Amino acid sequence: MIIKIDEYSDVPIYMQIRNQIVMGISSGELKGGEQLPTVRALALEIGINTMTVSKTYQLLKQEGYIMTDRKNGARVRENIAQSGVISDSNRTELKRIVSEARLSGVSKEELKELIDGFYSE
Amino acid sequence: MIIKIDEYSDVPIYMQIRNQIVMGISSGELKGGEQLPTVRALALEIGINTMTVSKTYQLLKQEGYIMTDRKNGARVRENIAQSGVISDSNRTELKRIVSEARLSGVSKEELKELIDGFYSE
Amino acid sequence: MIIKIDEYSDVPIYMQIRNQIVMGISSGELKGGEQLPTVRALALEIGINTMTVSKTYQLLKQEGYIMTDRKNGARVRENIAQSGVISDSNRTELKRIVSEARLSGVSKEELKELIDGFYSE
Amino acid sequence: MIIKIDEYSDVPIYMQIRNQIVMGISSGELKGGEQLPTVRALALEIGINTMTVSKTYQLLKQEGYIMTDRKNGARVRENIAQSGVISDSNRTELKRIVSEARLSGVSKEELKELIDGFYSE
DNA sequence: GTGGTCTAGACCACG
DNA sequence: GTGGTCTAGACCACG
Repeated sequence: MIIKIDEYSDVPIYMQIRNQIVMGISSGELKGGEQLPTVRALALEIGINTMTVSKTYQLLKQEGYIMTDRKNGARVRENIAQSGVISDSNRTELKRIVSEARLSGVSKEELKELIDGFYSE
Repeated sequence: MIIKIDEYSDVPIYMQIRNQIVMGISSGELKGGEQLPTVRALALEIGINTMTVSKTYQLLKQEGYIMTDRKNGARVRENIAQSGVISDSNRTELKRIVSEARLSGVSKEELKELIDGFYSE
Repeated sequence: MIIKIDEYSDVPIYMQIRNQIVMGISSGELKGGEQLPTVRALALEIGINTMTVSKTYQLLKQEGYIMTDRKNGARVRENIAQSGVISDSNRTELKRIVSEARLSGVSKEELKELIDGFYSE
Repeated sequence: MIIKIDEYSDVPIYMQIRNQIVMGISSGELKGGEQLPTVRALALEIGINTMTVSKTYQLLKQEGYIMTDRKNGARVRENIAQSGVISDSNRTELKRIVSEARLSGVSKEELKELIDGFYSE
């Protein structure tokens, strides 16, 4: 899986990596149990500091998406806990996006098609 | 329209205000041409620095949502330009939200119902 | 409130600080709304790096014990969420401690007196 | 006695095994003089490295919980030395747990009942 | 070899 | 002035 950093983005690097890994897990590109690159390898690949990647892995671990151990490095968790609900912050954020899309003249149907597209990725 | 600040949020205050105003315009709570409170009035009401509100208004103006003049203060624009498309950053953000929702066990249908709900507000 | 670091402890510095602040909140030495030292001030006082203190504050924030904002620095939260139950890891840890105490010949009553003592601090 | 490793835990594997054996001795599940599995057998059973089990046994021996000899392997000690007091680190750790439990809204009585439960296991 | 911690120093956005 | 992020480099325990 290829991680791409937008250096001009306001989103911190560790969060950009986090988001891309979460999307990779969601799409199935990263399977349960699959090995992630080591902290050092990913840092080298992206051209950033190991601390930054380490921060990403700790966040993903705390969120329950991955597990880390010193022998095997980081791996995608087999059974990710499912709350069954969208988080409050994501709900608020979704509402903001919908509002902006509506003001831009994007129809409800177009948004739903977008979501269908994301689900079939 | 009542602006509520979440002091525990990581979203900067000026952005929280901006988002709520945009959502207010989208929902129709704020009509085209409608007067917004003055910078000072809003700052006083929320209990924050005038600089912060000022930053919000400048952003909204630059985004084309409001217009300001010295005589009338800030007003919601009558004809907000419609690009017809969702912005790149919102698209990426939407994809992230959908990914996280899916991993949480939220179905496509539930997400779409959420969107319907936001559209009818 | 005075933070003391045991440099020979296996407990990481950021966690030692975290633990002492949590104990300070629990005992009432740190009141809700009370200002914590700035990251820089605390780092200087203890003689450690600002990053380490920053890590502590971010952890405490994520756990819901404190809140941070750029204007006011870090403050103890007024309403700390109460789950009403002891966490799984604390439960396991408590069981381990009880087991070791029992093997050391410490009676049930002595342990309970210890707890009474901690509660009245 | 069955040893269960939590691969998601931050507690090192050798320490998880150590803790479970200590708890087994405390509860009486492991009697004085009882034979422990060989390093190899336990490593195989749990599916970990023999080095890790070996580290556990060395720690337990050093702590005075078990004794090892070449002929009989590892056995639970008949007379475990009783200091009569809780160790400093366990005292500190107990205080931390009590603090967190209190902040979570757990009453003194509930904690004591937990301890009673651990003592009667 | 792996992730985890820490330092010394820097720059940034927010307010 | 504040916390948040990031770098370059180091050392450590675990396995």
